[in-house]
Amino acid sequence: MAARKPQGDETGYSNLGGSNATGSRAAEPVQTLAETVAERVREKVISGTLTPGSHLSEMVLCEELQVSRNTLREVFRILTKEGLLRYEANRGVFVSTPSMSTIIDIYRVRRFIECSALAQAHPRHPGTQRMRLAVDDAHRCREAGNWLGVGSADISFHSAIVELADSPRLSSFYAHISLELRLVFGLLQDPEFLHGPFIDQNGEILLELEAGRSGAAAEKLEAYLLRAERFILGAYARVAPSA
Amino acid sequence: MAARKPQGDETGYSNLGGSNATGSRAAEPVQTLAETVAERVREKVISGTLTPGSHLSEMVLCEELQVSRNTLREVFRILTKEGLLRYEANRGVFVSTPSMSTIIDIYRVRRFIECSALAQAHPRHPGTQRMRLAVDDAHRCREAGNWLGVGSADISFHSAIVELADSPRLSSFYAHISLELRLVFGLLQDPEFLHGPFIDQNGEILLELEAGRSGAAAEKLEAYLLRAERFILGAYARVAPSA
DNA sequence: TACACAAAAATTGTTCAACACTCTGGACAG
DNA sequence: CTGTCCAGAGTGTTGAACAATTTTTGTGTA
Repeated sequence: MAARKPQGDETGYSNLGGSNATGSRAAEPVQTLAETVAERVREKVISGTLTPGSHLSEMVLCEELQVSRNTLREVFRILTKEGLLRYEANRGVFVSTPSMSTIIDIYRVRRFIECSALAQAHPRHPGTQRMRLAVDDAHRCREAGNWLGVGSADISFHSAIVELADSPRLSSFYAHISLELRLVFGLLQDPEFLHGPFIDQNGEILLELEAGRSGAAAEKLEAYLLRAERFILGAYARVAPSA
Repeated sequence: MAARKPQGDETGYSNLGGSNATGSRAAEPVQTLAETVAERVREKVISGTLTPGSHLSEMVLCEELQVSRNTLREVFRILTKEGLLRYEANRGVFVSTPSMSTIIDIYRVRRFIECSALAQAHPRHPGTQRMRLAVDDAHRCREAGNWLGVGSADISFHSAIVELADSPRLSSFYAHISLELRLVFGLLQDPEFLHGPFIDQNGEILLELEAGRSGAAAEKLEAYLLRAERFILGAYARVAPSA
């Protein structure tokens, strides 16, 4: 019974674990059931369907996702390592709730990594094209009023910045950070208010880089990130004044 | 039957997953069986008992470690995320084999992170004390001919550098990188030859920092890392000329 | 009513046995 | 020599079971 799922959608999420060392055979698109389900739960978490802090009962989710308890625990393991879920011994898993210090740390890491990557970047690096794509995409989404799309484009712009450093491990780490940031965004309402003011600044940064002034670009990026941090912290304080 | 193990040794390894967000109750030292076993397997891997590239059969390891298959799979999941093991769909897990590009990427990340952290460090930061401790420890171990201890002290010195940045996420990421580096060290023989030349350079870097010249310290660190990379790559080429 | 303590229920941690699916290697026909 | 088929081995997933722990409930006492 319970035949294997037809293995529908692929993740599009690069295999985080790093160290794809041998490289002998191409990374196969074969996905295990646990990974597929993890993808679904991840969506639920960052979309806000599963609210931060709430308890995830094993039995309930088994029923809901139509998988066995063992498989579900593998899913929990995956998402816990990604920082989206949190274990408490003998009490189960909870959706992790970003705190102020989480946000502060995320932006500290972002300034640390993105600014250095940008400062030492070569203007003709392929990552630049990906930055250009992201900026254009963001503008298109803004025209269409698709603010979730704007958010995705923003994240992909900054991921492209990190890729300027040409380090798979750094990029994979930054993917983690982005994921946590998405959790924060999910906690905050009003994506237009969140992402709207920052689209044009991305464009300016890119212009500086394309003109070969990577130093100036890095400075603008740092200012951008400091402003964004204050912005997010303010919005957070309004939503969860206690924490 | 199969009574629960008395849960003997604790890891001492900080909980990597990041995002210990709520912080409501103190992080309990309670360790799940899987984590305990993971610790043991991790030791086997970085000590070289399990040689890189070798296949880990589930049944064999179940027998050897006296745990069930499900628990062992959780262990595999943990160590895969850490980069020590590698999955191949329907073929099982293998000890991941660091390649040249792995080493290059590790050192790229190290230069990227450590140098920035050091450059913007405050000399009175508590991390400085931990650096001092590590340097002294390394000297003690060298006197005693304990070269494995020297290696540990070296890693702890550089971890302390990263902690200067005051970012839990960055430190946890660096712990991953260190782990992979240990794997490389395990592949290479002759730890005296590996670590011996670098003890004094750590001391010099620390001296610069303590004197308030963090810029000079960062420069020395970068030179150190470039030299170490060439050194490691050379040793690697001698051990595995094919890859 | 308020509080401490013990029994019961619910939930998680771990194991086991079974079966489906995939990969590998060899036998065999052409 | 090449391609196909088949059995064996190993992984992927499931459902049920029991142990350990937490949470809830119930009870008696001041």
